[in-house]
Amino acid sequence: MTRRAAIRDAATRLFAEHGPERVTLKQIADAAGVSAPLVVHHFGSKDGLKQVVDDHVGRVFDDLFAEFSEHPELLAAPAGGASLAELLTRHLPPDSPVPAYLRRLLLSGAPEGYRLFRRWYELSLGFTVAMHEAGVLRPGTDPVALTVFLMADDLATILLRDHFADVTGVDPLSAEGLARWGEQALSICRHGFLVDNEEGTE
Amino acid sequence: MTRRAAIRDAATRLFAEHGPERVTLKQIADAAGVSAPLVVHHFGSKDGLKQVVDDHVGRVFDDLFAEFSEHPELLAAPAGGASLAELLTRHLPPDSPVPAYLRRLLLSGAPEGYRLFRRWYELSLGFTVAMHEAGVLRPGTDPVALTVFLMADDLATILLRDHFADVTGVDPLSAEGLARWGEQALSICRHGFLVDNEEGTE
DNA sequence: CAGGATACTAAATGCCCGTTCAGTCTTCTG
DNA sequence: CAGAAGACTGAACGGGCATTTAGTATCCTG
Repeated sequence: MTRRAAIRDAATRLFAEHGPERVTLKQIADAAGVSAPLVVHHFGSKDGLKQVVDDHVGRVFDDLFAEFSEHPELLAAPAGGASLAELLTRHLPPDSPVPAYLRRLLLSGAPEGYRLFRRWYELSLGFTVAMHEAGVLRPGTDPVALTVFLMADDLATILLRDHFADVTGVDPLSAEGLARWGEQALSICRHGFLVDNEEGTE
Repeated sequence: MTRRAAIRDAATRLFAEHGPERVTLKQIADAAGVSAPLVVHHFGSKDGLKQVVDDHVGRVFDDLFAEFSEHPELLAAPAGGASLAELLTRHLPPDSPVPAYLRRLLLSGAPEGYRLFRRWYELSLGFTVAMHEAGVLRPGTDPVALTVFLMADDLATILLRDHFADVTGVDPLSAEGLARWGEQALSICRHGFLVDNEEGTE
């Protein structure tokens, strides 16, 4: 691996973990085994590096989305709804900094974050619309509203993973969590969770 | 309002908007109409100020949760599920920095963020369990899994509000968004969204 | 009203950190 | 193999920022 790539990767991990503001060029350089000025030499400035990392992470998702567009069966897996979060977790090594970086990207207001979210949305919407046209959805379902609903749930699992793990004792993206979660989610997708109080009166 | 409180409020707004790392004491002081050293005089250090703001925002939520615990009917509103996000939005002035601050609190890994999440979870779980015991939930529903499901959706609406607004053109926490959203959500709570393919075979 | 505490400020301090400089080493290219 | 271009480093620089200092005004309290 080229030194340039080593710097980029070290920065990705450190940015994801502590946020770019808290990370110094020296820390990045040390983690990559180089000197601080070399970082500037390769990326122009700290800001330049940040942008390169943003783009790079964006590209990881592009690849994931592209792969999924070509092989939608990857997803049709356990749960009824489209869980890109699950797919992402399976796709990346367990210690990947990408999920944590995604958090920052979505919540920092960075342009790459908005681009990424939009692509995610369009992919999800396409999937929902396809289900709609295939007649798998209950009549009267609004595909846009449903997409928002499903995406919110999906992304929250990534964004709040640590909190859910802390509170329930189960990492929602571990095998155990996915099982327990997926079963319930599928049931909700099919029937909802409320007793249908109109059944008796109709 | 005491100057101390003015500083605290200015800091809350600026921290929420740009993140504590990007905000200087001078900016806070200017926004509050005081000098920078006065901030140190009242809060010891920038870090001290950050902690006070964390606690203060935490207390806002404590109050909200307490009020809700005493008057659960506040919530039983439109949607079937418990939308604390909606309640929060109604409760705060439209330009309140609290929702944006909540984002940072939950995603920065700050201890106050974990405390806050836990209280939110316990409140939600209590509500779900109550529904369970009242027999409103479909048999076989796991209250914990359901709580996780509902909270994820609820919190994502706050955390990703800007992104959803950007992509759909509708702020999900505006009156229009809540209407469109709530209707769909209620339907999902009742029946799910998938055509029940077991109906025909059973 | 004395005088101590507290609120407050302008100016000074010192550190951290991104960046630049000057120079060496390595690697291509003709 | 010459010699130019790029990779790379240690040392210096300079700006920004939190914090300290020293001193003034304001407010309590007896």
